[in-house]
Amino acid sequence: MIQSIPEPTKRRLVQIAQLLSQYMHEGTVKRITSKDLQSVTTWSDSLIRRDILLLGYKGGVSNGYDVQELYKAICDGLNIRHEKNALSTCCIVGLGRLGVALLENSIFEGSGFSVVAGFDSSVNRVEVLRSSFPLYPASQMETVIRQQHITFAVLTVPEKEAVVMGKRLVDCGIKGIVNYTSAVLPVSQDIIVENVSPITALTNIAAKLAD
Amino acid sequence: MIQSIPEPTKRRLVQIAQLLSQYMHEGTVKRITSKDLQSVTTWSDSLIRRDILLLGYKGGVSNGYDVQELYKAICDGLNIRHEKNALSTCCIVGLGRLGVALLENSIFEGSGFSVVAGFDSSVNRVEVLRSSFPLYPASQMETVIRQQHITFAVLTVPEKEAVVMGKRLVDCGIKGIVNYTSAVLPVSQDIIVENVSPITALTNIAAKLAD
DNA sequence: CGGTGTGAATGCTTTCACAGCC
DNA sequence: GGCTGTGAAAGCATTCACACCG
Repeated sequence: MIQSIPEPTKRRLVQIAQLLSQYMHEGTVKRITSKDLQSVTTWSDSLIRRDILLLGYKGGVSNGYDVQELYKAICDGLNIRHEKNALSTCCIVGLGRLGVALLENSIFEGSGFSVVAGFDSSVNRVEVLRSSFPLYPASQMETVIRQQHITFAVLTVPEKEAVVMGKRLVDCGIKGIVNYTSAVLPVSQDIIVENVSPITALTNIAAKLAD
Repeated sequence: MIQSIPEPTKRRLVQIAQLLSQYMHEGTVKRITSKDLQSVTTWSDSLIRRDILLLGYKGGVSNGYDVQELYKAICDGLNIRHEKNALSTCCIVGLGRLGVALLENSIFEGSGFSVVAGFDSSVNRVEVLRSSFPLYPASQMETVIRQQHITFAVLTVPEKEAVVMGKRLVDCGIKGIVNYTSAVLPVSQDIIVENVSPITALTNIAAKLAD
């Protein structure tokens, strides 16, 4: 894909890649048509074909796409879900109940991401908790993130700390934040925030329903 | 708003409403201009003004909008964040570590949503856990959701159960699902799914970064 | 002035429709 | 016959630019 791919297309392709990876694990579905994808995703078949077109992939034949090939094409085209040797690194900030729920590294298995650090402002918590990657007190955030070149952060601190922590993360050079708090993080355009708090998500759904 | 508001506008307004509610709690910011909002959200001032225009609200004057009034206008226009007497009901499906992290009802305080039930396939878990609303074994999902007219569900089951549980929820009449699993839920167009698993979120960010 | 409200213009996305291929 | 790949049309969303208002 020489030309830059539009945002909406990217989001759909990410979703489709996830679906294909599901199929690859199950091993049942080997080929898939744009109509099949339509029935699972509700996006129109022509839209899906164009998304794939924008990727630059043209492997489709009259019985659809090869699941594995298409998956690879999407990952390459979007530059996501890298192999083990080039995993994108991320950290978890805030080790309350929510943050702790993400410590299990198996969640990220095969996702292209690898969690390499956790932070909490309570030194005590950091010492008590167990995980497969190191946990640090928040005071060491700057150092660790810089030294390990961590790119992404998952923000699971209490609401009140969210804005301040978000700022600190950006100052450390973090490029993207998955925001589990319902605080709105003020950041510049080059930092990407995905707001995934249950409240934001529910509110978006409610607003969409209210036609 | 007589005419239906476009999706992207809705999502921005939801975000802005969240921000305004933050300001209302802090009590510091009383008035706000479209430029101010631009600097926090990175959306252009003219876009924000148009979003507000589409709402049908015209309270702005030469020193901007009244925070409280604008907040109300957005909530009314989008039909969200209702008062205590008309809270939208939702349930949590899957009481593993992630689900349990959401049991604390204070999270939903003032959000317009109220969690009224939790479900898990393990009868034992349901009996052991404590929460401010009742927990049920998954076998009672259909009955409880129907009887209590629950509209939304937060899905926090293990990956493998996600698709099946999603289907069951839809069959129960659930209208929207906040999907914390990285499984892709196949649903019809009238059911709204927000995919907010850490992997989906991180992947979306990574794809966006890769220009 | 420093702001909003808004028509008109621009720029994106999506759908349509159909040629070409297996 | 069923499906992809793709121009061209249609439909949306965003920005521009400026009148108007406190």
